[in-house]
Amino acid sequence: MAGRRRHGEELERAIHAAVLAELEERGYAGTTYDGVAARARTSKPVLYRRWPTRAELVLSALIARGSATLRVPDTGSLRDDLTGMLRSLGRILDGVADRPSMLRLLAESEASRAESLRTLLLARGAELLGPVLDRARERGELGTHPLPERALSLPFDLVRHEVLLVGRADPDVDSMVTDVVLPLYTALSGAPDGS
Amino acid sequence: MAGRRRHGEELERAIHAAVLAELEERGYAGTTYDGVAARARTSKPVLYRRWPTRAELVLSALIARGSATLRVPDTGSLRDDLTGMLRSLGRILDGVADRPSMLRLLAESEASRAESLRTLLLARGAELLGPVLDRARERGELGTHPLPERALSLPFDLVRHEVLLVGRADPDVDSMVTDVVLPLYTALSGAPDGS
DNA sequence: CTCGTAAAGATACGGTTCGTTTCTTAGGTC
DNA sequence: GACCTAAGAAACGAACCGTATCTTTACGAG
Repeated sequence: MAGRRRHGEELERAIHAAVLAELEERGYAGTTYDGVAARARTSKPVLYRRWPTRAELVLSALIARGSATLRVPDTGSLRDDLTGMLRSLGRILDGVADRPSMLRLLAESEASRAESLRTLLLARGAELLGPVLDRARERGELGTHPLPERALSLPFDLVRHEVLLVGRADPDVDSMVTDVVLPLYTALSGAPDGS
Repeated sequence: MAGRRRHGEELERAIHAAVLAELEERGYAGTTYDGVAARARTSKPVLYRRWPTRAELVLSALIARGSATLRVPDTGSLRDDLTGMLRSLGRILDGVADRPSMLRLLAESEASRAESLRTLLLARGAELLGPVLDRARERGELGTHPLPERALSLPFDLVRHEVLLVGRADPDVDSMVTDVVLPLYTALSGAPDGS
């Protein structure tokens, strides 16, 4: 019936847009091949040729949309920098998709997609911590001992845990920073100020 | 055809057993009302009358089985006590069900079932930490300052994050204890030994 | 023991989603 | 202009869903 027929980039962009729209409206559970095909005005075989499972289809669309970048503030205080970063992460995690969708996507994603998922969950946030800590050291807020990997990823792990597992869309970042991260970093780095 | 007809307790035990068996064999995604009804030798209406959703049905069976109790060791060393508890938690989390099933159950569970889920995920593990810390204080491994709630739940949160979100069935408990929990507890409690 | 009733259990239904197959036809390539 | 890959349409059998209908069993009140 309809005349022209889309290919390559153009087609995939339309499909991705349809997936995101369905995801928004119906959630992961309600996002079906039939529904996506209809909305993108294409057909199921076109989808199946590219993405063998719903998880891959949805993941592909989410990745294509591009992950938001973590805000790395420079407030002049380690506490405020950390608080800012973690709040930013919380908003990002909450913004990718609703929690049930995220959990189910995680449940159905193959291990081979680990890297894509890590991108999605901002697991690399810890890498952005370096400059923040360097500035804190220059200000004398921290000592000079290097922090172990586990300590660096800790604040981000806590936010992920709180948003995705506990289900708190607005995690209590203050208690994380005050009760855990700051005391730990101070102790581990060989704090200049004992108290 | 068959003569006798089960009721109440007896019937529900049979259903729960069937759910657990299906869950074991096919995972959450493959556990259907049809399948459970067939295996329990009953019918779908019997299931739907009791549990309106798959999540409630499965959760009910898991809760009924009873959650394993966390091992609280007394080794004479805070490090070893913590390590033992966390390894125990890791095994329990890994043993409730496979990761995809756990995540999907979480995804589909209503907020109203939060308490049951907390039981399932051993969120109350932090409460068992009290005696362990008391003993450590008596031995002089920790100072006398009380630890904030966030710090108490921290080790358990880390294990849950690692097992369920990162997907490591055997989490790296050593680095958690060495790089995070011990230094933090020492610092927060007003460590008697500075180093 | 009798009878009323609540629940078990069997069956069948219409509907949706799944994943695949078949076939036609448009569009990019040489 | 001919070729060939892939888009798109349509239809399929199967599985699962959630519900409705109807019969039959077990329990309990009297």
